[in-house]
Amino acid sequence: MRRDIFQAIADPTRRAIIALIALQAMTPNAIAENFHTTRQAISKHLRILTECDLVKQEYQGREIYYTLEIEKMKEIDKWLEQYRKIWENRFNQLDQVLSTLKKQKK
Amino acid sequence: MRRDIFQAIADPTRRAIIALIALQAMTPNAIAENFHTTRQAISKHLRILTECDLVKQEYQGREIYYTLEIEKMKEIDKWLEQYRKIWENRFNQLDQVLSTLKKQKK
DNA sequence: AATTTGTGAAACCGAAAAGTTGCATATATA
DNA sequence: TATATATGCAACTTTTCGGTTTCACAAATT
Repeated sequence: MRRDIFQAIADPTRRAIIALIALQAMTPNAIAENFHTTRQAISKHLRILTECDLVKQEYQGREIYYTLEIEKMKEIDKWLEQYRKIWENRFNQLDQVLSTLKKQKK
Repeated sequence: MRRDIFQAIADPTRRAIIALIALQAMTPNAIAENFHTTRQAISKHLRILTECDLVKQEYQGREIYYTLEIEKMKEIDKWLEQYRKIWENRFNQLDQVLSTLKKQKK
């Protein structure tokens, strides 16, 4: 099935996992301790995150450390860029209105 | 039902709708013309987008114009902020490595 | 060698999502 | 006033999602 980064971050548990491993690489068991679900459920979330390249696995013996692929997060930033342009534009327009008002005051 | 902006943008059709009305306010019928689904399906997407305050309705006679609430998009930007810090930090660290290498060259 | 531990995967389940069809309502238009 | 148009909403269906349970397997530990 086709995995998409926007679909991946839609789930609150997955966003929490991302926040966790952003600080340090963690094993599925260690991650699962932070939630009220089973390890298997977390494992499934990790699979989804892995499938869309948001996290990476690092094998160390029988343990698997999951790390955040911060580069992938930039995709969201890139998507947001078009809208950032809009709100910055509106801000500039407001700025212009304010400075015009200021001039009139003088 | 609880609506969440991350869940709202998870659907590709909804992201396309957002992109459309970011340019100009549009009626459901006009929006639906851009997709291969029924008007009712688009209407449902618009309801979801409205429920999480991503879009706003402007009544004009029997037509309803949907506009993007650009302010709401900032919430995603705000969430992304913590990760932006990380990738900018990494960039700075790389920068430091490079300048150290440069010094050593001298 | 036997047992424990860390992990993924498959089968199953209930809830939610996304879509369609059909209907109701309000506003234009003839 | 009768008709056409724009829209939302409810009922229903199919698909997807998030979770649990059960199992398999490999690596550590005893």
